[in-house]
Amino acid sequence: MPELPEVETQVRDLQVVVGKKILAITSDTHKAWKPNFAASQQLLGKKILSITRRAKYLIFKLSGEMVLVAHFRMTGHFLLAKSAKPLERFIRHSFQLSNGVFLQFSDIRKFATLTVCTENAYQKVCKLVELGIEPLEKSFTLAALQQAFKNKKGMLKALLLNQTIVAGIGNIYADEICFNAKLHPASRVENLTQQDFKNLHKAIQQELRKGVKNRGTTIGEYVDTRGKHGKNQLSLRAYKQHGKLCGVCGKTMQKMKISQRTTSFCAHCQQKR
DNA sequence: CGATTCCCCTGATAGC
DNA sequence: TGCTATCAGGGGAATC
Repeated sequence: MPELPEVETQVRDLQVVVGKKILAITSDTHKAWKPNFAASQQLLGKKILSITRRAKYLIFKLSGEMVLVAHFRMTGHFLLAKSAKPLERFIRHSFQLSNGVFLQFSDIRKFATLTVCTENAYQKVCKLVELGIEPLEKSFTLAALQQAFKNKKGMLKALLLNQTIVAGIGNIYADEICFNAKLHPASRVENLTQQDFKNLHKAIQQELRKGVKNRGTTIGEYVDTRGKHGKNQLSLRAYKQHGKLCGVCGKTMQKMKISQRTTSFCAHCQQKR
């Protein structure tokens, strides 16, 4: 599923369409459009001024003070096509651009959203203002992480998935981060030591940077804008590894549910706090 | 107000 | 083989 590294990979690839105009939009899944499909028509004739990312949100700034905010949820991704012909089976939306490129949006489970907004309202409407720290920004220091976790209680993994604390981490990278930091995902955050926070801070940066470098994790359907798989799934050490042997100690990996999410970990290497 | 549960949706997989 | 049941999961809404 697209998390920070996957969305970042898409954003980087999509820079080739900055400066192009949106000439037409087709969609067979009107429900994805917020506030409604009719709003999509406001984007016609608009020029793409920039494409950026905040957490797992992809933000198109357009001329006329318009903004399109895309969220991939589970299975969404953009594809750059040279014609209107769908590159994949589950293309739900297609944007015809002024350079002849068709920006296609694939989304098997129809969970993704496309929000049409104005420049001065999008941060509030899409709840970007409620998001936590960007973990790959310079502002993500050890002190900033500790400040964000201050007065928080609960299981470590549940907090890592909470977008209002640290933004952009999903189920895959949360498991990888806990494994990297040698922390049990069910550890109570109020029990973490200074050394634990150091390890956690380092693990968050290492795992997300590795994900970006590998152009994302392909489990199921995620691909980049050219339809190519990421490489990060080839070096996962925890996510979906339950039942397999731990790469560090050789013991069998366990699984449990945390925050409604399947969580894999090594009970030997990852001690509970 | 915070924490938990439900829900959206459909392909893959397991079980019979 | 083919059917049904279960699972996966981000985040918003409803509920506790």
